[in-house]
Amino acid sequence: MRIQKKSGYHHGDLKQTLIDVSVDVINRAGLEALSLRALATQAGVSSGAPYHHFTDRNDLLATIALQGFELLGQAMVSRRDAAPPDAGARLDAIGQAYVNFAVTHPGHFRVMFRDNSPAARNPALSAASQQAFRLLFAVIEECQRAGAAPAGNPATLVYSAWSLVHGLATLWVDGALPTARVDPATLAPEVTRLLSRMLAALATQEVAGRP
Amino acid sequence: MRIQKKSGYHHGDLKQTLIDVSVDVINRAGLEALSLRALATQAGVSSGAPYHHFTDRNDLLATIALQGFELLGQAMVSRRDAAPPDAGARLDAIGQAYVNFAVTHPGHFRVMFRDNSPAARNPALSAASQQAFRLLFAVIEECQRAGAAPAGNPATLVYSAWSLVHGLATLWVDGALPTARVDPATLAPEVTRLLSRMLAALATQEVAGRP
DNA sequence: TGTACATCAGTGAACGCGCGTTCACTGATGTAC
DNA sequence: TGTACATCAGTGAACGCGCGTTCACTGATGTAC
Repeated sequence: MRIQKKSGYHHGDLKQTLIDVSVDVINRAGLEALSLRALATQAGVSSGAPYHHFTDRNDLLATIALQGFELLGQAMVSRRDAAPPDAGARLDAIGQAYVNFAVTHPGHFRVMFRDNSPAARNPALSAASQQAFRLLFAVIEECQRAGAAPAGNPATLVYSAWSLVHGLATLWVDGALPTARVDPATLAPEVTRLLSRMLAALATQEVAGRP
Repeated sequence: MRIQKKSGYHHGDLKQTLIDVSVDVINRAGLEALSLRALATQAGVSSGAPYHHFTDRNDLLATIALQGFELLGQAMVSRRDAAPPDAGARLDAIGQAYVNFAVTHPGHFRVMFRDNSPAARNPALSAASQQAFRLLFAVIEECQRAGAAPAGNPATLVYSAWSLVHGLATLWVDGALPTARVDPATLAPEVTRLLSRMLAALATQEVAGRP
């Protein structure tokens, strides 16, 4: 078992260190500020060393994105399972996990959702993102079964829910929310709670209106 | 009146041409692909010429963002005013204008919302973005007055609405929507329509539940 | 336990490149008289 | 209408820089016998 072997010629865990430092740089300075050379220097290693672990810069970014989707999925599952056994509360939990993940892992989040017309060709990556998406899909269907969301094709509901949490996360991470007037940490639970309340209200109204 | 004077030593309208070409490059290849040198070449001008119109790269980007917020504001106003005189429909129109703007002006959109912790120091820019934000705020308040949205502090409603359309726009522009399974052009009106219906349903429920 | 050897994971110099920006210059345009 | 001159908006060469990536190399590690 040799997880930490920092001194000496061989680093011991350079791959994960490079990922960690990258994420940290992106957190603080954005994706465009990430250079492999500066990265190697920060990791205390020569400029050629990263190429023993990643074929190129894109490979590093894809690895970060993949790890991000896994972390996101885990966060959503664990918060969902810790929620009261109520469909609306579970949806709420997943939404909060999403926003919370973005804010606590802005580096991962940015890399995961950078313009990915080219990255869509990475099968492992799109599989990981679809898996996270399915968690949201499933809980929306739970809501429908429980009468906490309007019946019918869930697609619009799912994409609306995703858009809501993704938008809030993006605005927050990109610093677009006027933090002087609003506290995002307070806002986020209110927003996700509003969503489940609105879905429930619409479901109730539709059932009541049905002859 | 000399708007077009393309041939000859003086370009005639180089500033706007540089903006247009920039937006086009960003549309197609993303912000990080924009280089002032390549830009100058594409505009048919030497590499130093842009510096007679912009102090540096950031100044160019700030100008694009500013223009973007103006275009967005105009689009929202004109669609809102073309909508039926019904608060829900007007909210719907503003939301659709937002998403539609992002999709038809992805270059502007990306620059407007790139991580702006530093760009927040540009007063003209934040004023322009606040003006667009106020349009959304006003229409949400209209909805509240018309009983088409729950009463109380509008902040959560406004930020939720903004998050919803911003998230949808972002996911679309960044190519994150699985276009094989869903047509964003069909999805967008459904999503904004769902929002106004949900707000109205929640308002109705709350009024009915009040003793 | 010791030795030979393959493999792994570093080094560090070097490459070519495109970038943002500067600067002395010059051609074109507008204006005052 | 013509001339002198200031100003504007280009040119194009040059700068220094940091980047991604390659490559021959070497030290460290693991394994077979």
